[in-house]
Parts: sequence; structure tokens; C-alpha cells
Amino acid sequence: MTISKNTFTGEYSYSLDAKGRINIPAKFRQSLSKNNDNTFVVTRGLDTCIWVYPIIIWQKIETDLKNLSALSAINRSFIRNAVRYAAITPYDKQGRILLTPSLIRYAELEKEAIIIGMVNKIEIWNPKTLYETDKQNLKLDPSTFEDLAEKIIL
Amino acid sequence: MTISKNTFTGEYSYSLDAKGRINIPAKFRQSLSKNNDNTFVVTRGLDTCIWVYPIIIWQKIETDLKNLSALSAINRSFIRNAVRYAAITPYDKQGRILLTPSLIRYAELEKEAIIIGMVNKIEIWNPKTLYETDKQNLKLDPSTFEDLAEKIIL
DNA sequence: TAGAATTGTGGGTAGCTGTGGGTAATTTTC
DNA sequence: GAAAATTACCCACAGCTACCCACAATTCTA
Repeated sequence: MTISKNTFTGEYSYSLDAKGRINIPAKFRQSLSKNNDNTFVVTRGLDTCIWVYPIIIWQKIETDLKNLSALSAINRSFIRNAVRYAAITPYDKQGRILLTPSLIRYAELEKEAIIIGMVNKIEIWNPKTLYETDKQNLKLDPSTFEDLAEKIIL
Repeated sequence: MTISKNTFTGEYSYSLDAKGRINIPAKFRQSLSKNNDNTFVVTRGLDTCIWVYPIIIWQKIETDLKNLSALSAINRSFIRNAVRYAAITPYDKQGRILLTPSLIRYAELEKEAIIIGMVNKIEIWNPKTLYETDKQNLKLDPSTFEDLAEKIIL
């Protein structure tokens, strides 16, 4: 396997079932490194979607958060917002993870869902919301994209 | 099991009963390392909430406190608050801990309570108070938030 | 191309979880 | 020292979750 571990690309259409479970594409599961213990962490994304991390990546975030002093009110608020909506979910024998009702509400998920590989994390979207967000983003300053493209691609 | 011990994430709604008992989410109890002996330490939080530590973590904090300079006013008041109201509470067969009347009053707790995993500790809130505190925190310096987010999440 | 293996989706059930309440032991009060 | 109040420990039970199995559709393979 030459493809690097814990890296996700591509877009897939999956369905959320009545119990709040959703399948993670087999390709994504196969990309997980062994030490992830078949486990993801789900949390609120910055857009109207759910972010899914391999637990190994999330543990790095946890460690950093542990090192913030609780004496500062800003730190406390930051930690609270960062971890409040996070849930650790190992996937079952069929490769599905369980989403919390709170996250499903936040991402406005119904039955149909789009799963997108975002390199080091995965996003889960309601197709309609994704379409609307894409449309909005087209209006953003294109030069910003060019700056990013130069930094990353070149 | 690669999932780290004594680490708590997520938000849950639980109820405080007439005897001052409250359930600790099963997931949090399962995250406790064996040497905690099914026991937590509860004390006043720096916000209007109750802080709950695994006893092992609390012992580490006590040691650190002893090493803090007694000269600094903030340290003195922190020590006074943290230690003075601390109570050791093992959880019962149903997974509940007993809160002291003094702590219940301090956190303005009524029947409904929100329990938040804060990585290395747990917070217990009155939902209303939490909502108000959230609103207040929006007024904190946003640039600090962004700095933290860039350092930690990316 | 046909068979085998894998993948995505749905559903059933045993056991666990959260919540309330009871009772015996212990402490407090007069 | 007895009565009252409090505490610690136990049981009950409804609702939910984790785990299991089934099966159709798709992909792989020889």
C-alpha cells in the first residue's frame, strides 16, 4: 500500500439510517492506520457539516487542550466549545459509526448524506446544504483561492 | 485499547435527584483508569459550575498546588477555593455520585443538569447558567480564540 | 462470464443505563 | 439513652444501546 495512511479523498453518497448510523466508505476505513483501533471522532465542523477524525489525530488535539491552563476564562471557553460536541465512535462490523442526535440536528442531516474526504479529516453533509454552501463560496474573492493554490500545489 | 484513559468529551443531559445524586455518563466511568477506585473528587469550578476530577488527577493537582508560590494572590485564592470545597465521592452501583448541598447551591443546580467532558475534568451545569455563560463568552476577545484554534486544531 | 468475496442497508434482541424509591445502619438531637 | 434525622446501600424497571445476523447489490477474480 503506497497511499499514505489516515488520508481521505473523494466524494460519496451514503444514507443515514433510523438509528443515526452512517457507513464510512470502505476506502476510508482501509486508509486508517492500525493504531486507530477502528475508531473515529465526530464533532461539529466550522461549516454546517459534521467533521470526522481518525482518533489518533484527535488525541493530538486532546493533548494540546490538556496543556491549556484552566485559570484563564478564555481557555476554559475555548476547550468547552472544542470538545462539547465531540463523540468517540468505533465503527461496527458493517463499518458504520453512530452520530449523536445533536450533531445530526446541527448538520441538518436527513436520510441522504454526502461524505467528502478532506485529506486529514472527513466531512458529512446534507446534499442541499452542501449545494447552497458551494454557491455561496463562489462569491468569495477568487484571489484567495489563488494564494492558497500557490502555497499548497506549487 | 488505544483510547486514552481519564479523558472526557461530549455533552450530556442528566437529572439530579431529590437526594442530591447525579449519574456520571457510563462512557466517562468506562474511561476511568483502574487505580481511580471508582472515585471522583468534586469541587467548585472557576465558572458557575461543579468540577469533577478522577481522584488520580486530583492528587496530581494537589501536589502541584503545594509547589505553587504562596505569594501570588491569585494562586492563594485559587487554592482556597479548590481545596476548601473539595469532596471525595465514590459512585454507587448505578454510577451516581453524591453532590454536597454547598456545591449544588454554588452551581445553582436544579433538577435538570448538563454534564460536559472537558478533556481532563468534567463540568456539571445548570442549563440556564451555561447558556448565559456562553453568551458572555462571545464577548471575549475573538482574536485569542483564533490564535488558539490555529495552534491547536490545524 | 460465472462464482466468490465484499460492501451498504435494515432490523431483532440481550444486556446495560439512567432514574426512582425502599430499608437498614449510622449519626444527631434532646 | 431513646427518638428523629440522615446516610449508605440495595432493589426494581422502563427505555435504550451495542451487538448480532440477514440480505441485496456491487466489485473482484480466475
